[in-house]
Amino acid sequence: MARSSKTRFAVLGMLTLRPMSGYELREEIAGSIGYFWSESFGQLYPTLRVLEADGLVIPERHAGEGRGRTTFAITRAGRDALVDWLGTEVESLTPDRNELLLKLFFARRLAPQTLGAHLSHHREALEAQHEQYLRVEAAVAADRSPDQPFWLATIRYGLAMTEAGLAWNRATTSTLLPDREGQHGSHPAS
Amino acid sequence: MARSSKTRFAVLGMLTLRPMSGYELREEIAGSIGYFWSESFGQLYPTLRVLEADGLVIPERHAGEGRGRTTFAITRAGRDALVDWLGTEVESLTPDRNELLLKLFFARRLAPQTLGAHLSHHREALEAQHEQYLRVEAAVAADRSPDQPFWLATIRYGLAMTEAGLAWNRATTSTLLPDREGQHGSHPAS
DNA sequence: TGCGTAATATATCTGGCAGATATATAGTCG
DNA sequence: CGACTATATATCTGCCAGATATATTACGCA
Repeated sequence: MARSSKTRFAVLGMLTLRPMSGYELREEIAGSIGYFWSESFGQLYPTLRVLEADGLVIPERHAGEGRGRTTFAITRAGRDALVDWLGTEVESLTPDRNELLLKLFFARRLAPQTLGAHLSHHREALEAQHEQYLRVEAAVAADRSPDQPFWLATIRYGLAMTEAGLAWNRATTSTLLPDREGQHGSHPAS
Repeated sequence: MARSSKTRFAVLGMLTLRPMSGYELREEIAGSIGYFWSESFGQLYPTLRVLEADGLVIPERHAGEGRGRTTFAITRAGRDALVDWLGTEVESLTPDRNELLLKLFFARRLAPQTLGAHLSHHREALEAQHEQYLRVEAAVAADRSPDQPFWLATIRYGLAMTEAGLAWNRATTSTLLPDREGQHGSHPAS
């Protein structure tokens, strides 16, 4: 058995919030758990069909209102399957592939300004992410719900990782690049 | 065009160190860049054939010594292709899927001791990783080579991330779990 | 001497998954 | 009323991990 699909459970989890169409699922996932989980249409639609066949979701056809669409509601069996999976041990702390580190590992062959561009690009991406996470944190903190402490914990993971990444980026930049002008990206640091 | 294969460049990069067989490549990758990159046989052997067809590596057949094996050496064109790729912008800071966070996001439905087990498991895995990274850092720091500063930078990324993960784990555990005995894993903390 | 086991070595198959692409309709703004 | 954007569903390609299959060599141990 290869690694089993987790798309099923991401979908079931999102459908505990409310019934959604495939398109809405994609939007909601990107807008809530998007910073640590992603799903593509190529996975969502086939998965919805399988979940339907397994009786874990039921389709609800909406014809009258506007254009036709089909939302899916989670069933009792679907909730049970979700809770079962939530209790199973987290698989594989498989180290994720990191292209920046792969390039850095062989960077002796690289011109210093190119290395500087890679690091600047990384820093800018992390800074943008960090600002976004701060906004999400404020939004979650404002809205009191039974899920709130858990949602805060996940967003704080994102904050912790981006902050650590930025600190590493600063240390690495000053270690690997000789001090000089013009090593920064589009907007200068501090 | 979908995302392009980076296996090619991981292989070319490793072959700049010395000629290797498919099996050796797998071992060397796991033992050096394994904490941020992985390759499977299912990728390596087809990739080696493609690289050979493209003239980026040349096979060298070893018949006499022990059992037969084929090592691959990087060519001049292979080195050029590697350097070209090293200079291209790093693709996609795509947020990696994190199963622990997905479970945590829906953890309101989870018994506290199960949540505690997930967090303990995570902490133990990170602690083991951190110790291993410290050993790698010491080994790299001891051996002076032109690659050393770059290899140190990558291993320090691993250290920074595991340390941040451990700090988050501690904060999250004390926030989400009511204080009581028996919430720890096999060996107690401090 | 022989047996089991681990390491070396090569190869293939299944299934998960991202990203691209195709297609169509509904609402909005000018 | 035309352009553009959002909603909505679906499929295809290709990358990739993990599992599995199959030999051969080396080594420890009895």
